Amino acid sequence: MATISDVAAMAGVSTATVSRALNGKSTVDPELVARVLAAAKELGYQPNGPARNLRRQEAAVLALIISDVENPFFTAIARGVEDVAHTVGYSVVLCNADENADKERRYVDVAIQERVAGVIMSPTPDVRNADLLINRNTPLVAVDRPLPDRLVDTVLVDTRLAARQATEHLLAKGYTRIGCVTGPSGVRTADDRLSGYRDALRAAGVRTSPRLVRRTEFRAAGARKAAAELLAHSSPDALLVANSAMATGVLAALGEAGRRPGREVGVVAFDDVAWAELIDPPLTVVAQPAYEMGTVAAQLLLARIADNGRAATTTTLAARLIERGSSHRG
Amino acid sequence: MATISDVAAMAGVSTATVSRALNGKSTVDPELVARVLAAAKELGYQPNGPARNLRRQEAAVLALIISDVENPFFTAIARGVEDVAHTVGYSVVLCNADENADKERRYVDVAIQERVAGVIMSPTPDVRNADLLINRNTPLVAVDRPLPDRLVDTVLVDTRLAARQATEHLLAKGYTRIGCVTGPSGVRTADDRLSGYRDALRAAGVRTSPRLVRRTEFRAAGARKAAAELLAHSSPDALLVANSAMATGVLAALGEAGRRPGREVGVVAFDDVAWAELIDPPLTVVAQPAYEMGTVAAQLLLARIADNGRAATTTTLAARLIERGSSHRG
DNA sequence: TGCGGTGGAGTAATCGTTTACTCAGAAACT
DNA sequence: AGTTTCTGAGTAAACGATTACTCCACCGCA
Repeated sequence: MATISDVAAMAGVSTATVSRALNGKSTVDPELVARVLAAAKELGYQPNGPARNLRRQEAAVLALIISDVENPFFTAIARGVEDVAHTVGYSVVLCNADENADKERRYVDVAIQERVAGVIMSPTPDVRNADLLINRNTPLVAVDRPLPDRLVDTVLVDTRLAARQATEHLLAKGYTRIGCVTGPSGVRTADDRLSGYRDALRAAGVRTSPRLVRRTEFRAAGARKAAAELLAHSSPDALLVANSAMATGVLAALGEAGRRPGREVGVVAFDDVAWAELIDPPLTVVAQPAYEMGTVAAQLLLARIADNGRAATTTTLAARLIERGSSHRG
Repeated sequence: MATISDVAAMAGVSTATVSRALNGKSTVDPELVARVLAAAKELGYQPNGPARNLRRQEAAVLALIISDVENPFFTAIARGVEDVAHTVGYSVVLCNADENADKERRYVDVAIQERVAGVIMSPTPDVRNADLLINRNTPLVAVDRPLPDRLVDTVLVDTRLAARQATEHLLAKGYTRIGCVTGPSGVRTADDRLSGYRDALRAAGVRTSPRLVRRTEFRAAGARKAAAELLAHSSPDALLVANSAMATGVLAALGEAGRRPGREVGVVAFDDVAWAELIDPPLTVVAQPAYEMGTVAAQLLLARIADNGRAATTTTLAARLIERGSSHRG
């Protein structure tokens, strides 16, 4: 593979001049620039990234470590990050931690070893992984979930309030025995959604009961089983569901139990998905501004890369309830 | 950040010994190994990836360039690739080319510059990007779509046959004016699905008509418009839809036109998705073995990294028709 | 005791860039 | 003209690992 020396030899200049011509850092005789460019093209020269990064002590690459590539919420974040990063010449590598602290650890190690310019992550409950980055002063932004007691730029959705509003909406529509299917304990979004749900019930003077709450991983299978149990033993008349994958499980369980969403059991789920309007009745959802979370996170990260001394900020975005048929008795 | 020299100094040995102790390439006195390990841990030493890659002339990283992160088909492939790569110590970086030759080009450049060990890609119609890799002998596997006239390992689904069988299924169920909504011309999977559709009609002696075919990007919006037009002007009694994003658009158009899937307009779509069973009637789909495509592609790539001289192979996997209510008149 | 062989550790070259430093020549002064 | 300033290009020293090569000490054998 052609190196900078090959280009220099072909253009009849020094490697320093090639480097300067290609990077435009300092002025070079236009005549020489032309010769260098011609030689580089002729040889199909591509700079050696590792060598460049070794010398520069930084790569124009951001790492984005997300919890689940198969969750549309996180892929939308990824798009937001990419779109911003690309406009300023950074590449984004997407790493799928799969809600698994070991995989997350592995990707954090890769990010450190490859000396990426910065990291955006939706952290697992195991804070030690993020601490690895924090201790090295690697620019870091937490997205979707905060890092407790760590001074780190953070982009969140006010998911507790959103859960409260969703629950209040169900109460307003006349549902009284409202259940909640949320994610694992320790995952902040799961905890917050449960808190918001309880906030609404308490404010309305409705007794909350642990028998109406189920916690499981953020996937369809667990949610299906959880919903089936709730339906069998606790006769809820509505369910608040913490994400879209879980929603498919819950809806499947309703179908099996022969219970119609909306009319018989109200359903509100987090995350607006393409199919929400296709089912009958259409699914009422809490739409999170995922793409925007990605763009904001990327901007924060770029700002921190430019100035690691700036104070850490927390940006909280609002979610939006989209009322559809699954939460109406009519 | 701690370097290998720091570790060497603390352990009282040379950098060579540290390297050997850490990589286990050659035998080192267990006593020294212990000292080195202790020092490395104490200093939180993480090897400098760029320096290592520069010297080794290769990184233990695979690049996976996919057409659309928001398409579950591709994220399932990504999981397959990751699962295989991780078992042998490779990391996978996921790049979203977004069906866009420019973005693809950009990621190909990054892959070349970072000297990744190999690349798996679902190529856009612009073959020049893949040629960049081929010309440099970068190990490469094409997935989902072939690279015409290039000797490259390839993993495909027999999508033409699958489209034919799906169409035959619709014919067998008594639908006669079958339309097709497929992807852009030049994208092989889109072309093949159209060909399979025509194969089935011809074999059944049904006249094919361009008025029953629409081509658009592989997304919901275009498909929705296309389906609306077909319904308004060509009165199809069934539709074959080339992927799941398009299926949401088609189903929305059917809803707007007040036409019920199955009973009035039969629908078969490519890709089995979680919500296929939730809609009414449930969606008949062509399930592609996406995860398996990913595992096979990763295995081929690893084999080629180990021996770049091996002959190129093409693996074709079968898709499976899953009959549900949307293709039954009853 | 002397000698070849061997295992294990250190020395230093190397990978391909970027960039601090140097230097020659031209331009702009006095 | 002589001196200073400036511009632009070349020289060579990093960056931090891996590894070919060297060397020392020790072992076994005659």
